Amino acid sequence: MLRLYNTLTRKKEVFKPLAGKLVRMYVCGVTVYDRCHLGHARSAIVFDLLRRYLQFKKYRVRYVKNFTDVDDKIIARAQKEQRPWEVVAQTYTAAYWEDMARLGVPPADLEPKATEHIDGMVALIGKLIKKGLAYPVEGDVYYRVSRFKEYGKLSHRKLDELLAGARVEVDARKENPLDFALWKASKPGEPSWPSPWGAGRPGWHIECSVMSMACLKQSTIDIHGGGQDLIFPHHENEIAQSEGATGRSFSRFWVHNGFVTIDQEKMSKSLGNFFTIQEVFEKMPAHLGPAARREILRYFLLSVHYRGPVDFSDQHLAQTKAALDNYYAMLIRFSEVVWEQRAGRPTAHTRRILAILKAFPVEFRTAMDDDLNVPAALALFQQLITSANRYVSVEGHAKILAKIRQLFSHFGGELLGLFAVEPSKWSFQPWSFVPVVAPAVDVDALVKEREQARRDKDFSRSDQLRRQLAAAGVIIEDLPDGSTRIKR
RNA sequence: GGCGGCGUACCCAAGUGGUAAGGGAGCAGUCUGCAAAACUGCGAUGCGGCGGUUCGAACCCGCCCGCCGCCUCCA
Repeated sequence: MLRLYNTLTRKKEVFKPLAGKLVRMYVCGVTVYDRCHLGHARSAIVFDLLRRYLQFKKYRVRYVKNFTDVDDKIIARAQKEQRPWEVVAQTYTAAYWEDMARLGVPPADLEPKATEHIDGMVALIGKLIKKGLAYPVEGDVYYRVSRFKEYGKLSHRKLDELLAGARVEVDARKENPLDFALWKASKPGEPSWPSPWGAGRPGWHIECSVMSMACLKQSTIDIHGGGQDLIFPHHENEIAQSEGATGRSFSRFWVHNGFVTIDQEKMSKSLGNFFTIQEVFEKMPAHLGPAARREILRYFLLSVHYRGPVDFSDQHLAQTKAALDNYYAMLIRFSEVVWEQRAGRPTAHTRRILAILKAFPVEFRTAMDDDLNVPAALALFQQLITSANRYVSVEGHAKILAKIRQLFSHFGGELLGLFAVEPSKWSFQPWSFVPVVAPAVDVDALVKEREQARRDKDFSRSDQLRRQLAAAGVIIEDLPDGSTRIKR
């Protein structure tokens, strides 16, 4: 039974979709005016994980993630770059997909764009006006916040509390400073669509109300997600718009992920303390390939519970890599096991590992069912690595090794998107290792020569060869039987 | 000013009433020509501080200290 924290009730609640096994889920995507940063990466990974876990629980998930492709920031960017706003939107939409591919986040089932749903927005705004929940002023339309008695229920604030600290610009045309724009009259050169209130463009919040109901074909959806910074005003306003218009509950669960921070401060454009996904991939050490970089970043972002802040730093990425080294080192040991299957009663070692393997899925589910406790799940994988290493140092039933691999690929791979690097592509070099551009050495020949030197007890030659290999980025470990393990 | 969150070992991080998961770093041991790996053991009598409730608290309550977030665009 999955329990999810619901921002609306501030409690973990048992998740059950409205309609049988079908889950309707909508997540606020990005405004395409710039490259995505790590905060967007985290959100994308977290909700993709929620989707995967729901599917794992045999739910049929209808996952919608939108693009905001008309917005003040896009217009500003277009003006700055002297390009049409559509081109700016297209450029960063493409960049978004590129970043998601880097992260290993597949597309949602539907990825609607705001500009594809203008008609629906105009219709919804008309409905709100008719109900007295919105009013037009000089080509703009504002939501009449005071008329929606539940305004503030998501962010758990009352209207007067919001007003007290309001830093909103005073606009004499608005009845209440907290009234927000549903429709904005467009100035010349700005994106514009016809409407009963004149040519204009939609406000930010209306698109999500319209697209979630349209794409999910239901006025009440199961899960609505996004970053914590969207709780107010964005999601609060979505509720006001949707519930005001339909009279029905808009979303049953509100799920919000925590921030990525730098020196404990929220990563944000305004502070300028952000790293784009692209930058992070590029600044990782040169000896790591793209798949390893993806895995390190994913593991790092998943190593903290999704609602808490994750503090980004190089040191933390290095620690993450060290944790992943354990997994790939285990695989190397697996590949060295030569063990003849023996008949007879299972030994104590076999029974022990079998018990651990049997318990694993149960423990994994228990962790994930508790509001997606990924850090606890990752601890299980680490424990499994230790158990496997212990087992493999004594025995090595092929079936058991296969079962262990299968647990990693099923739970860690398909669900968490980890443990997916081609083992030979994993670099065991320390984070700070700088690949030498030295002439390529014949590794096999040097290793063979070293093995011979060791047999001849010529240890100074042996150590010299080890240094030579190390300089070429080859780590060698001597095994009990005299052979050599090569790691790169 | 209002509202909310957080503070767990050197670093990262689970745990939210029953006596401190896991990873990194470190130290010691087994093994080893050496080294590494792997395994084993050590490591917070303690969970920001002070009180309180309780048979029992990191987990509940109160006060204090520190950090952060939201109240404006933001994943």
